[in-house]
Amino acid sequence: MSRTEQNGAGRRRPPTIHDVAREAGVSRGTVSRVLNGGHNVSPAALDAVQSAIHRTGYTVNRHARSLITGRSDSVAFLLTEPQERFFEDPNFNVLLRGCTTALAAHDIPLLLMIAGTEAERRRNMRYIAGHVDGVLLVSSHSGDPVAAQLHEAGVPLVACGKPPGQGSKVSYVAADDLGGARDMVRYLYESGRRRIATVAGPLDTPGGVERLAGYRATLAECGLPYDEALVVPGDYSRAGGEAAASLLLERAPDIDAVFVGSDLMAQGVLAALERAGRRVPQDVAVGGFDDSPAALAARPELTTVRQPWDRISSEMVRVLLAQIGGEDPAAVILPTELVRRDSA
Amino acid sequence: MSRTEQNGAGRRRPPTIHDVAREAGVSRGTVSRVLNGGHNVSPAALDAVQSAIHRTGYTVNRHARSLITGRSDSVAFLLTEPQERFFEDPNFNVLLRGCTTALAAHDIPLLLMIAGTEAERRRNMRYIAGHVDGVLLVSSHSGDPVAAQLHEAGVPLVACGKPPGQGSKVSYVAADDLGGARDMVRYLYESGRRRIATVAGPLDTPGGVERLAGYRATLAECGLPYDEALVVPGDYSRAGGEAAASLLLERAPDIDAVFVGSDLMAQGVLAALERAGRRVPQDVAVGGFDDSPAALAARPELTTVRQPWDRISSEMVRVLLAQIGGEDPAAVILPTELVRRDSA
DNA sequence: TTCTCTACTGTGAACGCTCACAGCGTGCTT
DNA sequence: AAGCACGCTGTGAGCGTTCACAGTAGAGAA
Repeated sequence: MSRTEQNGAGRRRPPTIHDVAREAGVSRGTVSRVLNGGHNVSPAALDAVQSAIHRTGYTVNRHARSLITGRSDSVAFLLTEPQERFFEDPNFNVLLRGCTTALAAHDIPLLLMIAGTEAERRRNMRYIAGHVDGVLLVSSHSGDPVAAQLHEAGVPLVACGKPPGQGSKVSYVAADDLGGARDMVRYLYESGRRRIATVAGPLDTPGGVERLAGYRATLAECGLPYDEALVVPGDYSRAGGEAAASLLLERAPDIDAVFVGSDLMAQGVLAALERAGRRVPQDVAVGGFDDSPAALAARPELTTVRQPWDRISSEMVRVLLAQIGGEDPAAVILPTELVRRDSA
Repeated sequence: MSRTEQNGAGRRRPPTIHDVAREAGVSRGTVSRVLNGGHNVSPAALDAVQSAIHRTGYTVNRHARSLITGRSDSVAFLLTEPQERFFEDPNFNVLLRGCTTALAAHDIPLLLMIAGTEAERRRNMRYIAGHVDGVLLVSSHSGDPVAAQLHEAGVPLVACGKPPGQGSKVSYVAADDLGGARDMVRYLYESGRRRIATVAGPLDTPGGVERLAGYRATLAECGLPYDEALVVPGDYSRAGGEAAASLLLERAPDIDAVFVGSDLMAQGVLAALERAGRRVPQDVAVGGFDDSPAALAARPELTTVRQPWDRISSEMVRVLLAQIGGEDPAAVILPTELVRRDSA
């Protein structure tokens, strides 16, 4: 059966650029030019090609294109969380969705990759090199070699949150953790709290470190002493927050406020306070961080610091595409916002 | 500069099958055979090729392969939720992660696609046809034409939850909603509850319908009357659950149990009960559905019906790959499990 | 008028791979 | 001894696209 006859029965072979060219009465080259911006194409030809594309229902074969251009026109969203903590975190959804839709606007599909185990990490790295134009990296822990490796391999890359120890060589987009923490602690101070404790994020994550730094700096600004007994690091999980708060209550029963490094941990803190018979916010004020859905689910609803996740995701995509287009790496820091609810 | 010299400066051109062939002292064909299962290859050649692959760091160029095979060796995870409700739902994370890792085990990347708007839907459909081997479809609402369209287009497809009105033509994997609802309602009955209300899921979703059916059937089995005043449909959101419970309390203040169609709605129900001064579970028992993280976040922790999300995702992938491999569509229904906590 | 420049168009080659085929030698059957 | 089958191997063709190049026509300048 010849090729042109092969359209009566069975699944029709999808139309190629040749079919469009024939239909429009022009050559492959002209069709290709139309497909790639339409420069140096006469209005008549442009018109003919566009209507031919419409009539045939032609879609470019990306594999063929990628084979010759070397680009894949796709981007990986790489998640490297050993404990897959991020998946417990509702923020993740927002970020992932934001990146997906921002990329979709450019007709770029998002490949989701999860590197939980070492084997997965290797598999993903092998795939990324050569099959993807760039990487949106979500990985909080320092000691994670993946950012360095990707940068080394020359893969365009933008991280969510400042990757530790990468100098200024890799792009990242982050919320203003330090400023957000400062706003919250100052707010607690101005509400009259004087024994302000903190449950920090993991200290091997930039968010954990920066928010703690903001806490400490604001204490100093307010003339409050920095008391190590009031500082407990958590692990961004609900259970971690609960444990941290218990420890805190034991070490310093007189605290009247807790600044918690994430809303999820704050949920745990609330649970521990409730168990200890402390009323929130009357006895102890609790301030969270993230403004994730968890903040609304908490009882009482959490006063917290909003991270602009929608902007973070769109900026990540913007910076990545710019970098793929040849621009230099960039760092973007976005402002946070204090959200007042019932817990402080 | 000739091709073979082009390795001193700049980014090295990735090795091709030719390079491997030369390195191993065999032909392209033999390397290709090794790459595709190693049939009809002598042990010596197999060995030489494998070590050459290792030495050169060769990775197959999937674009070139796809161009000729017509397969893409990738799968789309398509989310069609107008309100993007699913993204609020923690179950989503588990499902998405499960699918990603199950596919990764087969070296198949997952493309995440979100069809919120009509334009996005069209874009995704255009991409899917021809660029993806199959689709994992997450779409709860009936009236959603996407399942029918994909099936029509001959794209291998497996839905999460039974797609309404598709006959037995499209594959799906679902939890045993009816059985799960039955277990919960029977449990409430056996704990002595006699005025058992329900906040159902949306009645244009299979889950909503089936769970309501299970509720109704069990009432009959237990000899309890079916009272329409005790049935309020919700929308799977926390706020919807809260509103539904308020309505319920108004219509029937004497209820002593509520079976809620999702954990997220159950959170809302708990909030409404608390506001109304009802103690849970003393005055009113609350049973959820899903066993999502929301169940643990609720106060009191929710007694609920566990959906086996990890198995759902792995079954979805299994069925999809089988179908891509030529097998017929299949329906898989997985058992649920009653999880007793504090709310009932 | 002639020349040059520009806008537009068509053509061959290549991207890296798989598939079908043909060519071998070896071991078995007849 | 001839025939045949089978395991293994190399080779040419082609997948659908872009890119570089060459070629054409028409407009404007000399």
